[in-house]
Amino acid sequence: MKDRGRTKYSILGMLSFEDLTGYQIIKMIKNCIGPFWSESEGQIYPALAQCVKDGFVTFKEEISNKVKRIKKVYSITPKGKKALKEWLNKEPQTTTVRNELLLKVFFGNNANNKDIVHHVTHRQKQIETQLKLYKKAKDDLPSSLKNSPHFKFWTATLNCGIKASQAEIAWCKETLTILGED
Amino acid sequence: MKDRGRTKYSILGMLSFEDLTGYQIIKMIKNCIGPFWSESEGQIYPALAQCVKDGFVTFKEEISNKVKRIKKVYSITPKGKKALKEWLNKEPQTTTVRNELLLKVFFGNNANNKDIVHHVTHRQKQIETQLKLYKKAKDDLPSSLKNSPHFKFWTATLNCGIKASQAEIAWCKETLTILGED
DNA sequence: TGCCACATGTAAGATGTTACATGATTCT
DNA sequence: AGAATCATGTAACATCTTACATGTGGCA
Repeated sequence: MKDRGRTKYSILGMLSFEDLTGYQIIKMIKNCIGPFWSESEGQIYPALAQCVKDGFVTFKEEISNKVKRIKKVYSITPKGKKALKEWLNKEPQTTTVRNELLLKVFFGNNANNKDIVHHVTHRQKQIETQLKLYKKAKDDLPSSLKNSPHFKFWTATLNCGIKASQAEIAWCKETLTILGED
Repeated sequence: MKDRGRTKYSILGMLSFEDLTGYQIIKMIKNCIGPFWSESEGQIYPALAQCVKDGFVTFKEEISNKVKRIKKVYSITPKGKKALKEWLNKEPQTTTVRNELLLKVFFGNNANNKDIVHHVTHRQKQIETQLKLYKKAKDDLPSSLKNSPHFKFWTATLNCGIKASQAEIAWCKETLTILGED
């Protein structure tokens, strides 16, 4: 019995919002939770098949109106909802972190100082862009979803992105000062 | 030709500081860069063997004075230093992030609210402990390493941990307020 | 014409985790 | 007596990444 780890829970979670095709699930994972969660595309279809076997989801075949082709629209079952809830209620596992920028800074004495400075500068720009996206997303939320039971949870995740981004931008600036003192 | 990804660079980085046994490398990765980088124990010895094959490291066998047993003390070669430097100078890859706590918050409407509150509370305590460790580590640095060329880089990584922790603690507090409004 | 979005899937190979095997010494 | 630290390694399995295969319809 393959477990497919947490991939299946990200799928079940997305299906808890609405019925979706595999393709849409991939897009939602990228667009909605991309900054804090990712799945490989190659994992989604096998994981969906496994979820069907386990009785967590069902699907019906529909004809795509965009492309003349049969598509599978998946729905979460009560059993799937139960599995999702049980998982949500369990203590989250702290996932292994791999921050390549910090690793390179840590070993920075072996590199050209200007390259490390470049990495940090680049990262700062990236996160400034990301921060704008978070803020925009937060501004866009209220109008459409103020009454949704998901509202406070989605706001909370966006707040996390905003606070983390602001902290990292401040770190970049501080670090550029430290590394500039040569 | 197996690549062993970035595992070999974390090894080469550690060996750039001093000669080490495989066991010591595992410990250093855990103790010195644990919060932002991790390697599986089972990967280190095969990766070291690969590094020897690639000519990035050499080793000499010594008798352990702690335990009567032969141990392999690895050293980085000039070729290994060159490989490390080239890697450090390349743009860091943004690694896939998997923050299970945020995923659970995002899907929080499917869970018991009190469980999500518990997860956030637990996380806050964890990070408060972590923050103390960062601060202590930073206080301990100057006395021994003020003149080391690594000093500013190690300070920078610690600063990152401190700022990120403070931001996450603030987020936890804010989120507990949001989730408490029922 | 060429690219993008839609849509599902497979295969190969790289990478990662976990547990196990071995065994001495030191500390409680 | 039992646990922790030192020390090296292997095997089995799980998981992840990447590329590929296939094809329609809309847009520039």
